Amino acid sequence: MKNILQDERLNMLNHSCAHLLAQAVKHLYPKALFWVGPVIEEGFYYDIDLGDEVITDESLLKIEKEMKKIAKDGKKIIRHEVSKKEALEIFKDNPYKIDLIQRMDEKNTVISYYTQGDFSDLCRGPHVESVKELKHFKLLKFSGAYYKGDKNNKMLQRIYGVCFDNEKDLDDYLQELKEASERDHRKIGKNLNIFITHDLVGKGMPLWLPNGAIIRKELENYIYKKEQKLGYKHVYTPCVGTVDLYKTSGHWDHYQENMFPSMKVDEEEFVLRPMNCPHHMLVYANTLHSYRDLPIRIGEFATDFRYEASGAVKGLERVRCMCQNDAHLFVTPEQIGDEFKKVVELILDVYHDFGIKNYKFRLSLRDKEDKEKYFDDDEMWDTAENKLREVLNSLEIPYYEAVGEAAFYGPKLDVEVKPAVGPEVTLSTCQLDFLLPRRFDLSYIDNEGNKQIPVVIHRAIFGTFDRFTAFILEETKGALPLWLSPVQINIIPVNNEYHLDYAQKLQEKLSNYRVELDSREEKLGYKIRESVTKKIPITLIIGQKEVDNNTISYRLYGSEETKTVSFEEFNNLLEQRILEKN
RNA sequence: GCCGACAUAGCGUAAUUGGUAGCGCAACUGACUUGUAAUCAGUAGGUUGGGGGUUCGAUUCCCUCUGUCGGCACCA
Repeated sequence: MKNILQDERLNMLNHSCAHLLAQAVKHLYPKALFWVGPVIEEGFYYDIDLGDEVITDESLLKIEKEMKKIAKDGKKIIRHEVSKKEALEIFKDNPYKIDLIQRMDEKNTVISYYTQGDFSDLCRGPHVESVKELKHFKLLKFSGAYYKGDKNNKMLQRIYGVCFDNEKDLDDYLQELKEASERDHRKIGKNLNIFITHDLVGKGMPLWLPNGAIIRKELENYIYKKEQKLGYKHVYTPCVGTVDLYKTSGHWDHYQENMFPSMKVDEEEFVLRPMNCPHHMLVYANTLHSYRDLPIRIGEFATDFRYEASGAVKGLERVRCMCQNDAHLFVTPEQIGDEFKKVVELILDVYHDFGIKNYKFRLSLRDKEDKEKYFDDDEMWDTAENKLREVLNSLEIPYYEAVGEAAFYGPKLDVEVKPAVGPEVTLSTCQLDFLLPRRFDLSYIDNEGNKQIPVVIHRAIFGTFDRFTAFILEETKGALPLWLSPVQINIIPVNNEYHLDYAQKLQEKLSNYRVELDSREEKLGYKIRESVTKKIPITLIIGQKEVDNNTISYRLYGSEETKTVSFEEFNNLLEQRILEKN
C-alpha cells in the first residue's frame, strides 16, 4: 500500500485536494467552519463543523461532484504571507482558525494562507499550482471526530479522501483497498469456520469453532514449548478475584471503568479479572525466595475480561474476553538487562517463525506531567526507563519512543503490527515494573541475608491468542502453514469403488496429521475446487496410477502442479514443512 | 461511549413507492461412477435481528433494544 505521506508529490496533491474539498463544502454548506485538513498515510481528511448538518452518502457524492466542477474551472492556487494581525482579520469569522493563528509564534513561523477562486484557507503549504491538477481523486468515507481529539469537545464531521496523479494509480489504490478487505480476519474467520460471535453470548465474546480451536491449541503448544525451554513455570489461576486484590495492586483505582462491574457473593465483592499480574504476584509470594532462585518466571495462558468500549470491539482483534499468553518474571535488579534481553530475543524468534516482518518497536514511557496515571517517583521511573533504553541499544534494535504510553506501574516495550484493515495494533509487550512487587510486599533474601524487593517483568509474546490469530489469518489470507492448518491433508480418491481402500490405508498411515478423506460421490474437479476453497495445504489425488505404483500424487495449496512420489518421500516432505513452519 | 450507516434461509444476495419474499452456493433425495477449480434433476429451508407504535394490513414508516460495519475517543 502506497504511503502518501512519504511521497512529496502525492503529499502536495492530497493536501491541495483537502482544500478543494473544503471549498466544495463551503459552496454547498455556506455556514461550514473548518478546523484542520491534514495529509495522512491513506490520503487526506478535513474536519468540519457543519452546525446541525450531517454528511450522508448522498451529500458525499454531491460534494465530490462540486469538487470536480471547481477543479475543472482551473483556478490558480495563490500563496499569501501575512502578519498575525492580518491573519486574525482575514479569518475572523472562523473561531477554529482563530484558535490556530493565536497559537502561532509570529517570530519563528511565517503565517501564510492560500487562495483558490472564492476560497481561502490558512495553510503553510506547499500546494500544486492550480486546482486543475486535481483530477484523480475520490472521497472515501466520513465520520464524526472530536474537536482536538478530545471526547469532551464537540464532534465535528470528518471527510476522508485520496488523490493521485492519474486515474490508473487511483484505480490501483481502490483495488488494493478492496483486496485488503478480502484479507480481513472477520471474513476469513467466517468462511473457514474459525470463530463466530452470537448476540446471546454478547459483544466481543468470540466462540472458537473446532477449526479455530485447533489453531489456538497449536499456538499454545508452540509457545508453551518455547517457554518451558527458557525456564518458565506455568500455572493455572482463576478468572475472578476479589475487589480487594485489585485495590492492592492499584488496578482498581486506575482501570475500574474498564472492568466488568463487580458482583457480590455473600459478603465478598468479586470481579472478572482483566489481567493476571495480581494472581501471579501471589503465586510468587507463596514461597520464601533466595536470590539463588531468581529469576522466577511464572507463565499462564490466562483468560481475561475487559469491558472494552462498545465501539472498540472488533472481530478477534479487540474483544471483551481474551486469552493472554502471559508471564511475569521476578528478577533481581542486576538481572533486569539479561531477562529483558531474553524476552526480546524470544519475540524476534517467534516473529521469525511466523514470517512476520513488518513490525515496529515502541518504547512506551510515562508522561511526567500526568501525575494521576503514573505513580510519583522520578527516580524509579528514570531508572526503569533508562534500563530499557540501555537494553534496546545493546540489542541494536530500532525503536521509537512514545511519551504517555507507559503502564501506570512502569515503562514498556510494545511491538506494533499493521493488520490488513484498520490502524496498527500491539501484539507483543514487555513491561518493567518496580511498583507491584512493593504493593504485594514481595521479597527475596540476598546473599547477605537481607530482604530485598524483586523487580517484575510483565510480558506477553503473542499478546493474546485472539489477536495473534486474527493477525496471522490476515498475514496468510487464511492459507495457514501446514503445522497450523485445521485440516492438513485432504485425500481425494478418483473413484470410490477402486481407490477408496488405498486412500483409507493412506489416511491411517498419516494418522499423525489432521487428515480428511473426501469419499463423497462427486466429480474430482468438484472436490479439488472445495479443497482449494477451504485452503487446505495439501490435497492428495489417489487414482489407478497411484494404486498400481504404490505412490502418492499431491498438490500444494497455491500451486496447480501435481507431483507423484513414494510414501517415504511424501512423509519427508511433511516432516520438513512442519519443521520449517512452512 | 460518540457521529453515521446497516441487519432478509447456514453463507452470499434480490425485491416490496405498505398487501407476509425470490435467486445462487451449501444441505437433503435420486440419477450419473467420474484423473486435477463447480454433473444433472428434484426436495426442504424465512415469524425479513428482538420488542413496541402508526395502519384494515408493516418485512417496508416511526420509536426502542441488541448486534454488525466505517471512523472518533479508549486500549492496564
